Amino acid sequence: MKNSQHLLGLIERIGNLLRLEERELGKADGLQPVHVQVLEYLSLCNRFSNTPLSLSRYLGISKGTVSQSVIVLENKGLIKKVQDNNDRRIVHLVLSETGKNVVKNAFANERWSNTCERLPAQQRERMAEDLAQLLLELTRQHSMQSFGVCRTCKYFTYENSNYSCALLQIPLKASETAKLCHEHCFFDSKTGSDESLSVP
Amino acid sequence: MKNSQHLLGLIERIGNLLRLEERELGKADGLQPVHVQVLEYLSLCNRFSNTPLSLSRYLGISKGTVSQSVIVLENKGLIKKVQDNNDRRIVHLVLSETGKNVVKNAFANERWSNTCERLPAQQRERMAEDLAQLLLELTRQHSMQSFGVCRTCKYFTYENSNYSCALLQIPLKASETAKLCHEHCFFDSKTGSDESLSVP
DNA sequence: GTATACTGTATTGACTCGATACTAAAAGTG
DNA sequence: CACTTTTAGTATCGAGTCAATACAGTATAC
Repeated sequence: MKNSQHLLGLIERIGNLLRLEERELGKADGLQPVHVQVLEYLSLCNRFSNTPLSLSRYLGISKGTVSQSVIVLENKGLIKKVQDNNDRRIVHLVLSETGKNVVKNAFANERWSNTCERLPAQQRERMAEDLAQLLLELTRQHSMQSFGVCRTCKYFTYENSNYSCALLQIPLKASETAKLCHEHCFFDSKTGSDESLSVP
Repeated sequence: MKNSQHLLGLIERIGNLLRLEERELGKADGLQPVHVQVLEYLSLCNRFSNTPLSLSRYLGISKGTVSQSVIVLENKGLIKKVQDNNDRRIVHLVLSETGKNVVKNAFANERWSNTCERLPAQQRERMAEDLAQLLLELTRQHSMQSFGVCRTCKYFTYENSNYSCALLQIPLKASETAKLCHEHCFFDSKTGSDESLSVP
């Protein structure tokens, strides 16, 4: 038990420092930490997960709040709203060229990359795996979507050199298979059943 | 590089979920996530680190902001301010009984402990070590204090069954050696020199 | 003793955030 | 088909965080 408190404190503190970095990074463009996170997410998500709703689920904030952040980013010309062709309720958020540059700079965060470089590659790898599993369990506890990389999903299929999603029954571009999907569902028996994740 | 982005995303997301939990936990008492973090910190720090300034450094927010949070918590009767006897500029923040109970409930967070329990003890241990090292490097990059547990500090000494701090030249109670100290300095040669940490 | 550094407070304005109520589109139901 | 229900997103509001600035009181250096 004491162990888990310690772990909580560590992650919380690292998270706080990261938010501090985001604040500094966004300062030049007049952006708040949340805005930086939104841009980062949009650079990683696919055509199904680049909506305000997915964003709110991913960031753990209400959709009303997301709506406001989106307006700010749109006014600054960093993102654009594109209405969905099939479902006209849905809006897709896409990064503009300016937006892409801002994300690029944010990811090129010196402090963070310096920090990572000072840790052995093997350790980084291990941490990423451990944390990914922790996150998966945590999202299960919250009954939330897991937002994994498409390629690692149990519905991801590869046949005749064509990628496709078995859940949505649609073909995928090669570049999309490395993006975050909001319907993601790990193919991993050792972590237990997947009944908590929404599957039609 | 891509590796470090992935790691960043993981920690950020876990941090977001934790803040979401804090929001829920604090809701019953009308507390904001920050307030919960303040209470958590105060339950872990020693008599040198329970000041507004240490708090602001630990949480990565300005001391003005801390001052306001402190007022809120004081009005709610969760903490009390105690002036230092030697240095009358300094204020010590101590948890009231009510405050201690709130922290206890916060730490007893079901979702988090469930999550931790589902991971092997060995993995938790490993993660804690890895993350501690990451945090240490990160604080170095930020030229910040490391806020470690007193007992693990290079200035911590144990002689004739008495604990003491070699930096401040004062005796320590046994219970204090398990608390967070703001002058903390790891005794760890493999992670490089300690010149970035402030030592008189 | 005076200048300087340090700890904490007060105030202000920009902004986040959740809550609520709302519109519009889709999907389900008879 | 009309109808209800569900879903995606928006608008508005008030509470509250947060940094910035200016400030008061105390300690330390010289």
